[in-house]
Formats: sequence, structure tokens, C-alpha cells
Amino acid sequence: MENFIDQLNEAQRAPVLHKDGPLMVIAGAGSGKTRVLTFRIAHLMAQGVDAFNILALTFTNKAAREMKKRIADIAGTAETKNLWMGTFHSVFAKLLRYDGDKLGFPSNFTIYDTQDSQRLIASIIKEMGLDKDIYKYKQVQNRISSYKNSLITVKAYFNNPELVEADAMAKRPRMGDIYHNYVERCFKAGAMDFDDLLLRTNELLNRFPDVLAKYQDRFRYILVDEYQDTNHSQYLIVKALSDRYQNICVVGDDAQSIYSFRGANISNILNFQKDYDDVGMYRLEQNYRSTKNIVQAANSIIANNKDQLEKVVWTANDDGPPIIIHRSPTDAEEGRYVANSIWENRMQHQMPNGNFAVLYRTNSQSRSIEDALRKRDIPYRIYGGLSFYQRKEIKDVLSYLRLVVNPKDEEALKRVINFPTRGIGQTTVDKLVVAANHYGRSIFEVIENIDRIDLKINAGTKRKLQDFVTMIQSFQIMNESADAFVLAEHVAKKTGILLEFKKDGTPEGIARMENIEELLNGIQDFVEGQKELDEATGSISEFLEDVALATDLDKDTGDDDRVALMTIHLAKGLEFPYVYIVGMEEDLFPSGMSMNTRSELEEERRLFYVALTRAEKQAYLTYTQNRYRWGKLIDAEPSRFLEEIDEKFVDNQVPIDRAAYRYKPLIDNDIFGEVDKSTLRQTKPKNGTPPLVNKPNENQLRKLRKLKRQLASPTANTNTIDPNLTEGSLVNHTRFGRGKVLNIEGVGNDKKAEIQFDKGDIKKLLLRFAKLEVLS
DNA sequence: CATCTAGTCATTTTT
DNA sequence: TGACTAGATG
Repeated sequence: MENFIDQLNEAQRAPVLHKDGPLMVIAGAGSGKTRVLTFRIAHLMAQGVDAFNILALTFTNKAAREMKKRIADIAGTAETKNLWMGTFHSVFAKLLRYDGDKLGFPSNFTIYDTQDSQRLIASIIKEMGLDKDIYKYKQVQNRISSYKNSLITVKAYFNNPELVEADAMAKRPRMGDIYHNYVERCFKAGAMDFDDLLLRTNELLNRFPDVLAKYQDRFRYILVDEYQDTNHSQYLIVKALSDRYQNICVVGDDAQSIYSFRGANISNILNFQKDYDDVGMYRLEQNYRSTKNIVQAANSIIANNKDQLEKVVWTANDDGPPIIIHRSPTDAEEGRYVANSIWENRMQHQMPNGNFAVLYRTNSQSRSIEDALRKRDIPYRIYGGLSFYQRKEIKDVLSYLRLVVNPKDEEALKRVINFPTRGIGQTTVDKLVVAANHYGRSIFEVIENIDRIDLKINAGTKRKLQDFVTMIQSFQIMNESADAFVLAEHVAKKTGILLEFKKDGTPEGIARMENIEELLNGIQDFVEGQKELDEATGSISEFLEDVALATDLDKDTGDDDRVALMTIHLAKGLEFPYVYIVGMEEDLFPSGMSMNTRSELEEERRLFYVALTRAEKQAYLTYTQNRYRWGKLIDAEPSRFLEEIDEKFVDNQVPIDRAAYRYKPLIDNDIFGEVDKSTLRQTKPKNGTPPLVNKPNENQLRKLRKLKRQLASPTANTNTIDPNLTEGSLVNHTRFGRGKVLNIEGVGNDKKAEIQFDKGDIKKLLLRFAKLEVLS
């Protein structure tokens, strides 16, 4: 039983065997930190600690799931079920569903995603009659989010003259009022945003000592992964919960702290030893992942940072090939280079696609890479960006479901009250919002009582409003008996959403319909999965909870073999034999938004460190001379990070002329404190091509392009129909898998096939769009 | 109230 | 480039 410990090296074993009391593990990249965490939990359980008393917090659901699986392998499935393991957000959402009623929240509270928050803030700004150019909803949302992450409540805000003053100076004197209204509106809607899940947990633990005591006693052992990325709010929760038993184990790497924009506070890890008595300190410095070249190159980069804990990462692995730096004329060429290189490596080393990853700083960079991979017929998968659950049609369906669970959910209601259009316009909605605010009730309640309020809404519209409410209520009744899938399917049909997309007939419309079908399939899978667990019922509210906190990384990949495309942030914790880091250019990486202060630049550098240390065998760094940005071709300069790598580890295909570039000076924020970025923006020195003159009007051009695309699209999006496809053919669909053609109808573009898929369902697909491969 | 169009604007990273 | 809005028109 205990022999699993033998799989660890000495440095890893020590923290696993550490007895009670606080400990901190500083783990270099690739040093087996997840192993230490899983083995420590397994060891605790082997020592007789009840899994029920262990809480493990991670930053992604995926990390939690994998860890749980590995622990189950060692300690047994039954016992592992009782572990509380998950992201901060999901664990405390669960806690708030139990005890949030003490704060006045219903147990079925909605979780607002960032988009919901932003929409609500935008409408508050509008209702308050403020200038939307001064109060930009995204900035305001950001600001409110950072208040919350620092535990600055509305009250605390108004009690802090410095904050009030700062916002006034920034010409936003009404900031506090917006904040106040926003919190009120969320509360009335029975909704919490992401930050609330942490803030409200803090409030709960602070205000109710009995609740605190309950969870302190329950969570006798607390383990936190990626501790360097915790924000103040998370820090306080962990501190409070661990206060009684002090059995707190944190694992992290200050060199990989990359989430300060989300309020992560690197001093949490730097100060851990001051926060607890007798802290056991452990270091993991041997890297098992990468070649010597990569490890040492990464070390040479991070050495440029001032703020860091002492640590030397080393490896016993081979030297490996040097890191290749490649320059391309444009971003399209860059994509082509990457695609070619992947193709060649694949052939030469017999590697599957899944061994390759392309990493970038911003999501928008994925496009040129995608184009190139597609042309080369290299399968890929994009992680992050616009996630599946954020797509318009998906959010629309989900909004109906949210409304069923929590009719007070204002954002969901506003989203679907007139979609599909049912003659309820903006004017009417505005009146309803005013009334709702006036009476301190939700919009839904206002509509329910519409006859008793004088709202100057004409009879026809009233009728339509009442019909809408009746429809939702009928769903609610159905929800009492039906499971999530049955309800969702009914909703998609009954509301006319499916019809709406069907009747527009465009490729986009078909794609949206397919997405909704995929969502329904996903719900079905979820229901079946939940029913296997004892406690869960497969209800719609469980599904919504899952979805609200899911990330793209969490979706099961169907284990097919594809090249991974993602931002560097998403790549943290992952590893790939071959890694391409693209867009190594000034203003892009480091990002133009965060190179004004030293600490901002240091975070970008840590990001680069994270990117490079994802690679096991070989890393490629690419940059371009010109790149399309904002729809325009602009000049690009090689990133300063390229020259920070020790030349010994690099094969630079085109040497960089270092004298040609000068970087703008940094503000050392140790001296100046926080700096108002707007005063610091400098336009970078332009060199190279002068702007084009006499070029055609940008708008005309755009329209032409659009027209061209529309003309081209029917052919571009139409598959040539395989002549071998007949009744009885076995086919493979990219999304639905294998199936058998039952029957074919229609002619030409309208040709449809009815297919029985192996997964069980029968679908009728337009051959023009369906991506079918004929197998026999 | 719905729909279309022309124009404006902002683009970092995410639970 | 694409997401969003204001304004005109049906």
C-alpha cells in the first residue's frame, strides 16, 4: 500500500511525508509538483485521515479531475469520492449553495459570467444617464472586479477617501454609485459574479462564526495548488479555514505567477513563512520534463527578473537541440512556417499531432495559424477564445434554462425576452426595468403583476409579456419532474430558437443549429453521468452550475489526435514535446498593455518562462516583420525577450540587429507606486514603410471584401458530395462519429441523408454541409 | 416594433 | 476584423 512512496525522489518525498503543520513547496517548472500534491493526499488517507476532512484547491477543473483520478488509483475510488477537490470558484460556489441563505441568497442563485456582468454594468451606466465614453463598461467592470478581489465592499470603498479620490481624479466620480447599484442589482437578481463566489464566502465566514467553525473543523487538511496565483480574497479564505488546525500545504512557483491582472498577489507566496509559524520549507528543483537546453535557456530568461525566490532549476536530461528562432515576413508566412515545421517533424520523428502545441499571447493570433494548418490538412484544436458556452445561440438556450431555475435572473431575462422576436421591444424592456427598480422587485415579478401597475404599456404588448411569463412558468412545472435533457430539448423547440436558426438557412444558421444539438447532446451525457453518482439527480441546476464554471480546457477532447492551439496562460501546467511560441514581437509579447512598469514587464517575462518550459524536446520561437493587426498591416520588431536568452542555447536563423531597436524606458513602480497608464502611453518609434496614400476608402474596401466572401461562401462551405454515398453506406461525421445511412432524399443542394449514428441517435443532415467521410 | 445600414470603436491574459 | 450602436426606413 505504502510503496507508492518509492516512486518519488528524495526532494519530493520529504513534503509528502511532512507531518502536521504548515508547509510550503516551491516547485520549479516540470519538477513533479502535481505528483507531490497527489501523493501527499494519498499518503494522508493511507495514514487514516478521512477524505471527508481534506480540501484541495486547484485553478482548473481539469487539474482537479486528473488529481482525483490518480488518487483514486492509489487509494481506491470509494474513499476518494469524499474528497473536496476543485477550483476555488467551484468549491466555494458549492459551499454558498449550502449556507448562502444566511446572506440572503437563494440556494439556486445564478452565476453571472463576465459577459453578464458587463451587460448589467452597461445598462446601469445608461440608466444613470452617464456618458458611456467616460464610463466604459469594460473598464468599470474591471475596476469593480479588482475592488472585490481586494475585499473592498461598497461600504469599504466609500470609507476609503483615497479610492474615492482616485476615481474622482480619473474623471469618474460616480464609480462608487455604479458599484453600489451593481451589487444591489446582482443581489436582487439572486446572482453572484465570479468574484462574489470568493467575496461572499469571506463575508459568510466573517459574519457567522458558527459557519466558520463548521468548515474549519471539517477541512482539517487544506492543500492549495498554484499558490502564487491566489488573490487577496482567496488568501483570506484559506487563512480563515486553516486557522484552527494549521494543516496547510501550499505548492507553487513564484516564477510562474502570471495572473496579477486577475488580482493574483505574488506576495502571498513570498510572505507565507511570515503568516504561519514553523513552516516546513521544501524545494523541488530537478526538472524531469525538458532538455538541458530548454531548462537553461529558461533560467537565463528568468534571471532578468528582480523579484524572485532563490531557486536553481536543473535537469539530468539530454542537452537536446538548440531552440530555433525564426523570422517571417508576415503573420501568414509565420503560420506557414509553423505548419510546415510541424509537418516535417511529424514525418521525421513519427510523431502524432498531439505532440505539438502552438502558443500565443493573444487569442486573435490563432487565425493565421489556423489558416496555415488547414491548408496543410493538419488537424488542430483551439482552446479558449470564444468558448462553446459563450456562443450566442448557446447562451440563448442557457438563458431560458437559467430563467427556469431562477426567474429573478435579470440578464437571462433581458437576453431572451425578445428572442426569438415576439414583439417586445427595447422601449418596453426599459419601462420594465424602471418599474422593477422602483418597486425593488425583479422584472419577472413586475410582469407577473403587470395588471396592477400602470406602466403605459399597450394591451397587445401586455398580452405578449404575459404569454412569455406563462411559457416560462410552464417550463418550471415541467422541471419538477423532467430531467435536464428532456427539459432543455423541450425548451429549444417550444421557444422557437431551433426554428429561428433553421429558417434562415445560411451556413451560419445551420452551424448554430448544430451547436444547439451539440449542447443538447452534452446535456444528455451530463444527465447520464450524474445519475450514476448517488447524490446527484441530473437536474438542470446542476448542469448550469457545471457550465458556469467550466472552461474550455475542461471539455473532454474525445482523445482525438490534434495539434493544440492556445494562449500561454491556458498552457500553464501542460507539457508538449514540440512547442511553437509565435508572435515574439515588441508590443505583442511583451504586450503593449503591460510594459510600462518594471513589475508588469516582469510578469510578461514570467509568462515567457512558462511558455518555454512547456516544451519537452524542442522549442521554436517565431516573429514577423509585418503583421496584420486591427485589420491593418503594421511594422513589427523582434521581442526584447529574444535577446535575453543566452545565445548558447539558441539557433538564430536570422540574427537580430540589436542596435536597430531601442526600448522605451520602464517606470520602476517600487518608487512611483501604481502608475496611471494613460499618462505613460508612448507611441513607439516608427521605422520602415510609410503609410499608403490614396488608398481606397477603408469602408468601401471592407464592403467589397464582405461581398466577395458572401459570393464565395456557398461554394467554399459546400462539400462536394461523395458519389459513393448511398443508402446503407457507413460514414464518419466529424462531430457525431460513425453511423449508417438509412435513407437519402432530395436532389442537388437539398440532398439530405438520414443517418443512424452508433451513439444511438438518428439525424437528418444536409449533405451540402455535413462533413461526412464515406467509409464503405 | 423590426430590420437594415453606415459608421464607430477597441482589441491582453481568465475563473 | 468584428462587435456594437445610432439612425433611417418599412
